[in-house]
Amino acid sequence: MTPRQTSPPKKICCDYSRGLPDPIQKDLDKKGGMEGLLSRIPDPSSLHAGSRLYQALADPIRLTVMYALISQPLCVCVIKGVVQIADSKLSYHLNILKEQDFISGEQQGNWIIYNITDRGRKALKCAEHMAK
Amino acid sequence: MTPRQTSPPKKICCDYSRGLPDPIQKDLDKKGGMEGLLSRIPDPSSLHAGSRLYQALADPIRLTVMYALISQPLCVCVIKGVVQIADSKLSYHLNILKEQDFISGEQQGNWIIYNITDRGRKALKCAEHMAK
DNA sequence: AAAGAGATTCAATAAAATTTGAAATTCCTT
DNA sequence: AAGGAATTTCAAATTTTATTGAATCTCTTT
Repeated sequence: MTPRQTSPPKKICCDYSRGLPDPIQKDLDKKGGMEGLLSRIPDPSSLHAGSRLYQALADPIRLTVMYALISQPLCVCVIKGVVQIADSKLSYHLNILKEQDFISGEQQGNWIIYNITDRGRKALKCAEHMAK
Repeated sequence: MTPRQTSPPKKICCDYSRGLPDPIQKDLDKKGGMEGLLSRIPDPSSLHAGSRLYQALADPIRLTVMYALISQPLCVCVIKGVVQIADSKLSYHLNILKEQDFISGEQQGNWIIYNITDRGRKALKCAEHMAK
């Protein structure tokens, strides 16, 4: 990934000739200036990955599936009974959760049994914690 | 209307005449059947609210802003220096974070100083925890 | 009260995610 | 090997979100 550049003292933000609000400027200086600030922000690829994780959770249908699976492993047909949507639509959502490793699916005879993963469990815990 | 047939077994999901996979069915029965399963899932409005929370976090720019603000309160002009995008675009993203109470903004003279909220802090903690 | 800095709002456009319905796939049963 | 059940895949249509640039707003300074 491309490292953040800091070499040229290019005018990164607003007009410094007048300065920033005093407390902001002081705080910034104390913590290594703009450079220090940037160094404490995760790199773009982590942030991108993180946003994908959240994106996968950002849908009521998908959260419903997760909450159903936290009770017990379920075949698609029962999940469908819970969310009441078309097969292909459900499949689409299951796949998004699977891609981010929130659930896993295993074929067993005629059925595919879905299970919540450790990461899935953590995600729901976070949800409760954050919502408060 | 089609006339009602004898005792419609309310076919909630797949063909119950053949049954579900045995372990699934047993587990389901033990935990109060479909009814029990549904009762353990949060109501639609909570799930919708939850998905909005996640949606707000599902963007690298917005995560960048959150990580910048966890260092210290910042005016828009410094945040802009960090994310390097147009004013109006930044404003759009700040507003989404504010709507979900991940950040708060307060006018101080010519500037608006943004701050991360408790919920914002929690959200970033969750991110780290989940990512592992 | 005019001018200028710092930010937001708005409407149009572009991009990404979701929904739909039909077709395909896999595994089981006869 | 034919038929059927459970589930996924695919491409097109729809909806939602994000981006852009111009206009607007607020506060400060002169």
